[in-house]
Amino acid sequence: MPELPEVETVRAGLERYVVGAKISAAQTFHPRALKTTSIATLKSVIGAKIIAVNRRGKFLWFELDREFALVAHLGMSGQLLVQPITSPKHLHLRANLVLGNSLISPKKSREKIEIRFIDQRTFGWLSVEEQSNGIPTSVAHIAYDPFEHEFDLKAVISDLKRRKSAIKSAILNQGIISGIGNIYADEALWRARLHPEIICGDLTEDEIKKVVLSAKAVMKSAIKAGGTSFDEQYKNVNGESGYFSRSLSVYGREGEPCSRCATLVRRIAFANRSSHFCPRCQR
DNA sequence: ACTTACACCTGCCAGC
DNA sequence: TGCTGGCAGGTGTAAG
Repeated sequence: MPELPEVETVRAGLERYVVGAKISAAQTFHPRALKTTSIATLKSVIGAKIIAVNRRGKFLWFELDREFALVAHLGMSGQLLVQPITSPKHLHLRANLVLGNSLISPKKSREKIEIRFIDQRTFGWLSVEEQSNGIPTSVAHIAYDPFEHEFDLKAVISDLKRRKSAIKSAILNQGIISGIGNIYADEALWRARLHPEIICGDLTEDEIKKVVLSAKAVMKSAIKAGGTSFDEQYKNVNGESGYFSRSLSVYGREGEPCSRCATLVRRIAFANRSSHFCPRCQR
């Protein structure tokens, strides 16, 4: 479910409430809550202080006063909520991290709070990992996202230009550019007026540049709106929905008129997922 | 070295 | 009412 804007919304919420806090207890409630490649159990973070909450693309990690980091990926349906330990537990609660000394709580109560990892489909995970130059093991192969200082627009354009895959598949490839998922890929291609199935090598560098900058622009607007929520799946750390779905131009709008030319938006099955586009604007 | 197909899950909704 | 198939925001992997 969550793409870069949703993950960033969660990251910013966590940063606000949990940086500086010490983890006093940790528990998993589902066998897949901890990634199999985790170097230690979740209990190993007990006693650690949270120094920062970092993100690259759709990957989040807690920087701790330890050699290792605690990585979190939300998969298709994961949530991280910050709640008082006494508040009702969600059906799909997979793990928690109880905080010993948090200064602020979302409810402004003096109650102890905890970070809850909730995940209906169980594609998300937590993992205790070693780091190299501050980057955890499972994030090492993920490309810079467009909001990082190190993001090299020219390098990404020339990489894409050499590819033989469809442009949509390429921008979904987290090893080339990270953070873009199915929603923002469709939105970026609509903004750039490009059909999702065009082969990268057949595009001009200017066209490729336009897709990449459109992806960054649409994700920036979505962050401002608190992300895209269609249902109960995406929530920020306070359990609130984002409202960017009303600003989407094509995603989830099959059969509705294109806002530029009024042609009806089409949905096609492509690369094992749905693609939404305007058949007139995007040839 | 790339690219693609598929597996990994649970739940909801439309249609019969 | 209850079944079935299709669909859902992602990623790692195996095989071509």
